[in-house]
Amino acid sequence: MPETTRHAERNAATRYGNRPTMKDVAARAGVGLKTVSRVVNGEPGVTPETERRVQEAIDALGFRRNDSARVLRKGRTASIGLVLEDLADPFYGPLSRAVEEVARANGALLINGSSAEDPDREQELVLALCARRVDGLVVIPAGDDHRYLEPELKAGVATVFVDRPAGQIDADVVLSDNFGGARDGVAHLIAHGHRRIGFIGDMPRIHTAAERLRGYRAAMEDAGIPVEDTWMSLGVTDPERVRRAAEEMLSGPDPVTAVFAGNNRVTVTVVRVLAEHTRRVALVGFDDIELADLLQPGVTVVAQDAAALGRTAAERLFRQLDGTLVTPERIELPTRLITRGSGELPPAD
Amino acid sequence: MPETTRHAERNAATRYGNRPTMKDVAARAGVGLKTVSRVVNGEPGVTPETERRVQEAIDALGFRRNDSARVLRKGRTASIGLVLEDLADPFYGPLSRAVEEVARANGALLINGSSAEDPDREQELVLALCARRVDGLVVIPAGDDHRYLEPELKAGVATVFVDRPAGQIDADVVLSDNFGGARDGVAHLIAHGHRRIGFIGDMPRIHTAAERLRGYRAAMEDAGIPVEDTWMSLGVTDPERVRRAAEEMLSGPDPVTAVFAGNNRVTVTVVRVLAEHTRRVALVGFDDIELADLLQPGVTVVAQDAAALGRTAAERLFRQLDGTLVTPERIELPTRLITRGSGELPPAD
DNA sequence: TAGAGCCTGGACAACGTTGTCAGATGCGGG
DNA sequence: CCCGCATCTGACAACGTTGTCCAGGCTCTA
Repeated sequence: MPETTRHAERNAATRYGNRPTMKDVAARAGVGLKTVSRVVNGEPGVTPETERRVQEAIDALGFRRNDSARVLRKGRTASIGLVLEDLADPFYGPLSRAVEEVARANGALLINGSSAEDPDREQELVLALCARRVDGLVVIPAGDDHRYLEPELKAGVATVFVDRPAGQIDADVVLSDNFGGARDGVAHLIAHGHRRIGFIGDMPRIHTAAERLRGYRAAMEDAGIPVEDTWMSLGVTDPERVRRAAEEMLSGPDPVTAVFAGNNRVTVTVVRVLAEHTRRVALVGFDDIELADLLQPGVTVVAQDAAALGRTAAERLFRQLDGTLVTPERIELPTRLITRGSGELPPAD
Repeated sequence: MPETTRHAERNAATRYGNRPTMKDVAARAGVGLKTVSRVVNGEPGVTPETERRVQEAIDALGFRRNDSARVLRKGRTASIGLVLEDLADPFYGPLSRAVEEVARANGALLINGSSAEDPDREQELVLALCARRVDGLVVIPAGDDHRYLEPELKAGVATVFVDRPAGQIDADVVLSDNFGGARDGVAHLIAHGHRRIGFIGDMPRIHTAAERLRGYRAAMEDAGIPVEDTWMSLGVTDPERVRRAAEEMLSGPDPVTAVFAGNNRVTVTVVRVLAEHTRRVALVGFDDIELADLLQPGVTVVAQDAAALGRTAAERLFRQLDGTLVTPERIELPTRLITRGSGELPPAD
């Protein structure tokens, strides 16, 4: 076997397709390894002439610093992880973007993953991110037990939960006032004369869903209205189930006169169902939706500020990394009732 | 200075907050370094008893493999980069998600970045991703000169462009039939009796915008309708400009009777403007928008399949990494005209 | 002109992992 | 009882970078 195909060399060759390293640059420029490092990182202590020679070699070879090695040496990856439910959900788009902007401002990249609302997948993703040694994590939890994160937290991985609190561990969390928002939304319907009000929401194991349900119940109780079981429907919020739930509430001898929709997906489906009915049913939805103002009637919603959630969480994350922040806190952002017509319809019976 | 605070040790201590390494695990389990590696990676050649001891040490210490070191050694990061325009744009949500799913199926993580339609920022992002040694890149280009990628391509970074082709280099690209879609959409308006048709689109330096404009012109020419300059408006698609453009086309002595909206953002704004007008103006938009069917009238659109774009691109990427694919290709996905009413309105004059 | 001090450049180790290879151990057969 | 073989284990180098430290050359002053 000729010398040029010894194992090490063959490995290196198949590796990054023969990417040049600082060593190669140093050899070509006729300088030491560290000098190249200095030029690459803009460190002082290199004469212009030397720098020119090094830069020339870099350009000629198409050298690009290998950040994996750098990370290994420095201990910081300058990247943060974002685990959310579904990147395709319009609610998470602005949230992700906000997190990304803050990351960018702090010189970090964003690694993204969708848990698809599956706790196992969430854990798998989070741990994969920890193995990459992301500096921090922004997590929209799917599960309700995050003890698996304890070793990571202890090891110094900054972590902020968003939209829903962590389970079984003490961690920063940024969320909307789901309870208050839902309560206000339902109270709005009550104020417009409704008593039989339906609630269609997500599975109650999801914190936001439970809180919104609690808000609904509180508003009803405040008004002295006993809630009937048939008015509430909790479960996955795919169109089929929501449609069935809505149809059910709207039919029967004592149909609801108004519906509170527990999230954006529910709202959209309910709007569709209502459009097929002649009877006018009032509607308030949680989460704003695009074009809500252009529908007939406009859709009244309890809006949360997704971008603010993301921004706040990411900023807290970097303050944790600074060392500025130590004690985990729970931050609740207010919601805003936007009236557009659908919530102001009077009871139709 | 006491021995325990020598530089190396202090560094290690401040590093990942004292994360245990394989060495620590090996020491605790009383085995060799490589044996730990074998257990962690499920390699054969370890007796059950030894494995148990090692596993115990791992759990006790909360050890998690450092993938940075692994990457450095193995040369593959098992991650791909996705550079797009704006994560918050509803068009890119499903696209990202599709890319992520394919990445996941191939055991890779997704690093995400928004270029904000700024070529410099695109380049900065792409090069940062290359420095991380992502295995591949899915890029929705903002710029039109991608020669800066040449060394990376040569070094074996798999690359697929989406939605718009790369500039000045030969690379895989997956895009929609923007020309054909726009032509069909405009032809649809012509078929319903319109002649004075406005076009509001993005800056023509953006490939999709240029193609759609070309489609518009082609449809008009096919119908023998000379296009007037005042019917076309190209530029940034923020609401203010689009609103002004629409108002202009709809006023004056010879207003347009129909509008072709060049992308989802334009469509939304135009819908708003039209809602304020009493005269009924026909509308066809490029890109589907949520709730388009529930507006009065429903919005007729030329829909592209964002998820399919993402999926196709990501699959090609991994086939490049397999070595299955070599020659760059241009793949064009068809668009679909969805008629809902707004495009079928007759001319109002 | 010699000595002090500064500036530039380079040798070397270390980061945590994995691939290679050789050594140790145990077992069975001659 | 010893040898050979298979199996399991561990020492060591290498991946590409950065931090430390020292050597050598230069300038400036006395």
